[in-house]
Amino acid sequence: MENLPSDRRKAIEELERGRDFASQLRRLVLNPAGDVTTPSARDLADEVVTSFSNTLLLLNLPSHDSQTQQYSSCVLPAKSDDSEDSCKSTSAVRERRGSYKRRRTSQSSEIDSEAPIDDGHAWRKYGQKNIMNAPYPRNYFRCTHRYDQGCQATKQVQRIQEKPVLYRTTYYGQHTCNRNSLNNEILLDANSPSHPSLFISFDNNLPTDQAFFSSSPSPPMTITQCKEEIPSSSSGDYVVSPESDDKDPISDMLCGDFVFGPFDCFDG
DNA sequence: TGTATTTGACCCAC
DNA sequence: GTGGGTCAAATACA
Repeated sequence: MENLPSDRRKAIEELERGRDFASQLRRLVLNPAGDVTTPSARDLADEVVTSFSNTLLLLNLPSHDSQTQQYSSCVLPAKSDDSEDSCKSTSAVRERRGSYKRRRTSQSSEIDSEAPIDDGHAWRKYGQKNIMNAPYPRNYFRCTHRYDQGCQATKQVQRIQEKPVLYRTTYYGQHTCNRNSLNNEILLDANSPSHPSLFISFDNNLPTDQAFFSSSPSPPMTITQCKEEIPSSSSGDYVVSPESDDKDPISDMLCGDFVFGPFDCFDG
């Protein structure tokens, strides 16, 4: 590391700092009733974001997080769909097509970005709906491992704005699937055809020198406030655009989970 | 041929 | 009754 350019060395130091805060945050999540002297999750999250911002600045990447990227996540007690599942499982209703309970409150996280997010998880699209007063259809994705591993994570992706192009990704549920090699990684990956990925690993087992990421810019992202209650209708939230683009790039985006979300970030 | 996507139908919360 | 979330048959693709 001694031979590294000073900016890169500082960037690595910044990443180390961020990793430490992320580790603290992880411990806090796993053991909320732990040491009372531990900083709050909010403080730790702020530190992690700050670390990312500083790192990006050091690397001359466009700094988008301090202004256009907000972060929050919530790990609310998920509305127990289990009870619903158990109800379904004991009812013939479960066998009927389209039988479900509408989601009202749940663990969720919204991310706005200029490109569909590639987050490292494998998703399968299972539906698309035109939403009232929304100019673009909403796309529904579930984890590929829903059936083989019972992973209940889902996400919805909707283009919400034309200029600048903006996509809103809403995650529901926790990943319970095993992603193997990706388990200990935090991906800040905003893969898209126009935006190569930015990848940062926080694997504690990785030597610091192996921490890496591409120098390509990632699209600005806004990780918005997670809601305790997801409104059943978000109509009116959308900017109506006269232009309708039939070719939906969301269809090209199949992977991803953004590990800022409350899912699967810290071996849950 | 196996897997992923599309899309209309179904069901239920509101 | 309506709108949103999910299912599953049909279709596309590698």
